[in-house]
Amino acid sequence: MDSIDKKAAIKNVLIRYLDEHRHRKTPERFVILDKIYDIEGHFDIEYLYTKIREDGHTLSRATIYNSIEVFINCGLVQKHQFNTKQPLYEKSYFGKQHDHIIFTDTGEIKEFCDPRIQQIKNTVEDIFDIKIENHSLYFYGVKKNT
Amino acid sequence: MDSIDKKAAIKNVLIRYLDEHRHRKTPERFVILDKIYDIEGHFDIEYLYTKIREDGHTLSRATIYNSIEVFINCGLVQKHQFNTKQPLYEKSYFGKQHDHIIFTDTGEIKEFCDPRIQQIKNTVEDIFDIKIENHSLYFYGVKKNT
DNA sequence: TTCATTGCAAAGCGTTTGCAGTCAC
DNA sequence: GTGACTGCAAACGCTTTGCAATGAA
Repeated sequence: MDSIDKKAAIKNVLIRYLDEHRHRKTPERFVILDKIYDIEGHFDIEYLYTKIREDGHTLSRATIYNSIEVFINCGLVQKHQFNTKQPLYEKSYFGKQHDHIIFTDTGEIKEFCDPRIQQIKNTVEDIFDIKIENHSLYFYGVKKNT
Repeated sequence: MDSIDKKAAIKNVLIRYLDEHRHRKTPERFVILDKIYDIEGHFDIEYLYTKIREDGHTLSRATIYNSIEVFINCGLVQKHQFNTKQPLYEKSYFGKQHDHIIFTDTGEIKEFCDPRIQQIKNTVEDIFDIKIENHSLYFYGVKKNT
């Protein structure tokens, strides 16, 4: 699946969600989602806003805040609270599920995957009789100076 | 070990940390730490501030912000960013290590322990050649309506 | 037509900062 | 004595809100 197919598929996820929830399919929402899916890695609202304005679109920060809330609710975007003061976001569709390591000295962030987190999730779901929709796992540490 | 012993032990952890880092042992720091260890569960700065003032101590919010930073650095307090807008804190000594489940509909928070998180931690430490000092794992979900 | 959504600017509010005064060492 | 720490209030900055205008359905 190439980049254009992916964009189309993502757009469809949004359309389906908006339809189901009787929300309007405004052009702003599609522009914002499109730009988010151009960004690799983590970003903050200001970066996204600047990027959209640079591309000649005029829309307000308020709309970005609104829209990103929608995207989080339909699973297209994830919000992270690392140890920065404001939250960072990242697209979360078609990407491999991953967790984060935060280096407490440099602020650098790395990603990793471990299947055992799924097993823990399953256990917790059984024990508490709940449905887990999402998780976040952060390790905080420093590089060994070997 | 009874409650008084625990308080004394915690105080010693702080004293050792302050000595090692050439920080001053101000009365405010001890008052704040003491109050934190009276609180069961999660709390925010405002709650802590009110509690301390109610007990007749006069100290400022700024000092609480400062002190809590110190406590986090010496492992006596943990800071959580759930899906509330401001962070919540909790004491983290003598307490069993635990992770959190956040109910996205009600906002309720539950705690659980799973030893496999330790195993993941060990693996990640080996693979990345790092020392992990801390972690946080949050599951977001809803109760099954059975 | 209707009302959800947008845009702008103002307001909100938890946190940080500046600085004078204090006190741990 | 001295400089780290405190207290107060002002400043900060990200986010939310109010409200009139817009446009999706």
